[in-house]
Amino acid sequence: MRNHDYNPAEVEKKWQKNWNASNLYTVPEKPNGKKFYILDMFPYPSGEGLHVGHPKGYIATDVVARFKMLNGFSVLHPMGWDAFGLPAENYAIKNKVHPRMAVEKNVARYKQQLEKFGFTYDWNREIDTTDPNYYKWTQWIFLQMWEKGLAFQSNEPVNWCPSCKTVLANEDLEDGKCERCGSEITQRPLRQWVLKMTDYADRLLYDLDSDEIDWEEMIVEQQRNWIGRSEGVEIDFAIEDSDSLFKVYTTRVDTIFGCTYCVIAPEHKLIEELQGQIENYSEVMEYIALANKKTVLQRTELQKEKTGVELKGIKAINPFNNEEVRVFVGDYVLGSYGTGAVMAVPAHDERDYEFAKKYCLEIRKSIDVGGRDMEDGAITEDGIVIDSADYSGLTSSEARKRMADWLERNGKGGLKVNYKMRDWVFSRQRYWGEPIPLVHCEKCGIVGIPESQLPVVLPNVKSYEPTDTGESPLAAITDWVNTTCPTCGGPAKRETNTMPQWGGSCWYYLRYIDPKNENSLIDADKEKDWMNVDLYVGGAEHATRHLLYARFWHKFLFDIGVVTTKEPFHKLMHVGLIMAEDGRKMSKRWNNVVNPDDVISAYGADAMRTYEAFMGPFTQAIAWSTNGVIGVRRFLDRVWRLQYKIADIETDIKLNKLAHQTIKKVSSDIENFRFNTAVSTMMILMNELERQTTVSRELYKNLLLLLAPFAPHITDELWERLGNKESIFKSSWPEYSESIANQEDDLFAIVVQVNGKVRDQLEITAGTTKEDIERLALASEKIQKFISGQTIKKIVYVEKKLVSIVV
RNA sequence: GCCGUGGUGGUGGAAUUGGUAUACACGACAGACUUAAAAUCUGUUGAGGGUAACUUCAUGAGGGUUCGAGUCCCUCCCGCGGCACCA
Repeated sequence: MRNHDYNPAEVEKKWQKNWNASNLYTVPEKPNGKKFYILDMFPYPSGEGLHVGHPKGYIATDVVARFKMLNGFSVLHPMGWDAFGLPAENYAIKNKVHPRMAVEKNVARYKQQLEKFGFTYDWNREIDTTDPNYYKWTQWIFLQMWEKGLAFQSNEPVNWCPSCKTVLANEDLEDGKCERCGSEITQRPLRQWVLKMTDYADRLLYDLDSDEIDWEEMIVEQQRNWIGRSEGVEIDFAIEDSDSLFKVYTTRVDTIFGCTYCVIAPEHKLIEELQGQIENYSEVMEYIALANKKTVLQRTELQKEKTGVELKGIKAINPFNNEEVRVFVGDYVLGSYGTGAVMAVPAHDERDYEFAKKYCLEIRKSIDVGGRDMEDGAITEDGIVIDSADYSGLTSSEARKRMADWLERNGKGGLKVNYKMRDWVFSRQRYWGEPIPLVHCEKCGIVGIPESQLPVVLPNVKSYEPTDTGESPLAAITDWVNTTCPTCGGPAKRETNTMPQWGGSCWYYLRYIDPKNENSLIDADKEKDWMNVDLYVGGAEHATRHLLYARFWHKFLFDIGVVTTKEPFHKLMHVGLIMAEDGRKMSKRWNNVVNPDDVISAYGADAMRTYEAFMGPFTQAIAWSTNGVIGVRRFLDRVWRLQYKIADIETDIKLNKLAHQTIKKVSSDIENFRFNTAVSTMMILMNELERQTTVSRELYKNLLLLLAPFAPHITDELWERLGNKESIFKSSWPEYSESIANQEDDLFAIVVQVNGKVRDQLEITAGTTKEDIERLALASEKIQKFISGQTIKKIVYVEKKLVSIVV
C-alpha cells in the first residue's frame, strides 16, 4: 500500500464516466473554427486482444488530440474496425460459426480494452468495414472504377497461395512467400479482377514531393522503391526471315554496340509465334515447362545459376549495326517487367556476363572507363562509348540521348518509362470479403449492379472452406449466383470473387466524416470542411500496401470529383514497435506478451499512457520495461501529493521563468512528436516545485494543464480539487511569454576554456562588459595555472556562454 | 548490390546555429523512517588515477577542418528497415 490517497482505478472510472456523460468527445458536424483531423490506422480486431505495443500509436494521437482540443481546435479523432479478412474467416472455419460472430466478439473485447485508456474517440462515428451500410460504398467505388475502365478482367498468371487457396497481390508477398501463412507462392493463370494502379504510378510517385504530403523520409523512400520508376528506351529487334519483331527495354542503350545476343522470358509470346521456325522447339518447350514449375521464390529469390536455351534457327537484328544476334529463352528474364525481353550486353551487365561465360558467348566491350578491363566481371558504370560507329567518343549519357533520338526518328523505338509496381490483383477466392458487385449476363456481358441495388450483401453459406478450383465458396450457392441481369432482365450469374482485405481501408477515413450518410459516400460540404487528414499514425508495415492503395483510391476519387484534395494524409508518423522485456517481439509463441489490462489495473491508465510517451523516441523500437511504468507512476504520485502544498502565494520569479520555459518546450515537443522530452521537461519542473515548501496555485494549474494530454484522468481530478467546475479539457492551453522564458538572470555562469578545454566557471553579474569578463577570466587562479608563462594568441568570447583562451 | 536510417553510461535515452557530453528515468549502492519488510524520502553513481584539491580518458573506428566536434568534411566498420535476376 502506498501512504497516500491516489487511487487510479477510482479516479479513472469517475472521469471516463463524466466525459461520456458530458459528451466531451462528440465532434460537431461542422468544425467550429479551426479543425484538426487526427487518425489512427484502424485495427483488425484479432482474437488475441491488445498487447501493450498496440496502444502506443493511439496514446500519441490522443495526446495530440487533447492538446489540439485545449488549443481551441475542433478535433476529429475517430476509431473503427477493419474486420474483413482471413483471421475471422479461419476462426469461423475452425469453430463452425459465422465470421460475423468472431468479429463481434473481438470488436467488443477491443473496445473494452481501449475504453480503459480514456481515449477521446467519438464512438458515434464508429465504422466497421463489414457492415453492409459501409461496404455498399466500397462496392460503389469499385463500380466507378469499372465504369472508367480501371477495373478489368485478366487471365494472366497470378500469385497463388496453395494454403490460403486464393490469389494474392504482389504487395501481399514477402520474399516470394505468402505474407499471412508463409507458404511458397506459385504462378497460376486464373480469371481475376485487376485495378489499373499503374495508370496512377506517376502521380503516386510525384505527389510524394507535393506540399500536401509531409511524411517521414523512410516511408516516402519505401513507396518510391516500390513504385520503382525507371527511364530507358524500347528498341525493336526484327527477326530475320520473318515479319515478326520483339521489343527490348533497356536503361543502357549506350551499350548497344556491345550487344551480342538477346534473351526473352519463358512467357514471351514470340515463342509460340515462331513455333514453325524454331528448330529445337521441343527442347525449348521442355525448358519453359521446367521454368513454370518453379515457385516465385525459386525463380527470383535464389542467387541461382542462370540458365537458358537458344532458339535455334532464329536470329534477331540489332537495328544500330544490322548485326545478326542469337536469341535465347532464359528465366532470368521476367515476363512481367518491361517487354519481357532484353538485349544482352555481357561486357556491361553482370547477369549477361554470367550467362555469356556459362554458354561461351562473345563479350564485346563498348564502354571505356579508363583502362580497366573485364577480367573480374562486367563494367557496369557509365564511361566513354567506344567501337560504336558514329557514337564513339561520346559520354554514356550523351550517347543515350542521341540513340533514343535515332530510334524515334527511324521508327524503331524510343524513350520509355517502366515501373516495378504492377496493377493491383483485386479479387480473392475467399468468403469473408466484400462481394464484387457485378453480374455476368449471357446477353449483355458483364453488367454492374445499379447504385439503387447496392449493397450486394454477402450471403450466408454452409461452408466457408476455400476451394482449390480458383473459385470462391460463394460459387457453390446457386440461389445467390443465379440472378437476373439488371439491364435486360435475362438470366445472369453473379461474380463470386470477393475483394481483398485492403479494399475497405482504402477510403474509411472519408466515412468517419459522414458515417451515416445514406445517399452518398460523403457529403461534399463535410468533405471540404474536414479533409484532409492532418495527422495519420500507424505501423510502418503499411508503407507499400494500405498507404499506397489508399492514395491510389483517393486520387481516383479526386478525379471523379468526390474529394477535393489530391492526397488523403498530410502528415504521417509511424509507430516504433514495443518489444518484450527480453528484447524479442511480443508473441504468444515466446510467452512474453504484456497485457495492457494488467498494467492498467496495477499502475493506472495514466501511468501507462505517460510511460509509453516517455519511453523513448516515438518512431523507434524500444523494449517494454515494467520498472519504467513504475517510475512514471512515482512521478504522478508526486504530482498528486503536490496538491497539499498549494498556497495562495505570489509565484516566485525563477520558478515562473522555468514554468514558461516548460510550457514552450512541452508545446513544441507535442507538435513535433517528441513526447519523451516533453515528459522529462515536466519532470524537471515537478522536481523543482517539490523542493518548495509551498507552491503557487498558478504554477500548479499550469503543470496540470501541461500534463493533461498525457494523464487526463488524474489531472482532471486534481483540476476539480482546485475548485474548477468544468473539466480541464474545457479550459485552454497555457500561454507562455517569450520574454519571461528568456528573462535575464542577475547572475549567469560563464565557462572559461584554455585551448578548448574547460578549466573554470565564473559567476557573472548581468550587464558586465565583454572586456571585464575577459579580464576576470584571465585573472582566475585556475586559469592562471594553465596560461602563466605562455603567450596568449587569441581570445574568443561567446555571449553569455564562454570565454576561450588560446595559448 | 542499391536506397534509407541509426551507433552516446549497467539500461531506455537527453544535448537550438559547432559552445560545460551523459538532462530525465530505470537499475545499483549507502543512509533515514520501520520490530521488520514494502512504500516513501535523502545522498552517491561514465571509466581510470589520487586521502584530497585535482587530473587523464571517453559519444562505432581512423583521419581532417576549428580556439572548440556527439554535431561539419573524408575513409571505413556494425545494427535496423526497404528494394533487388527490374535489364
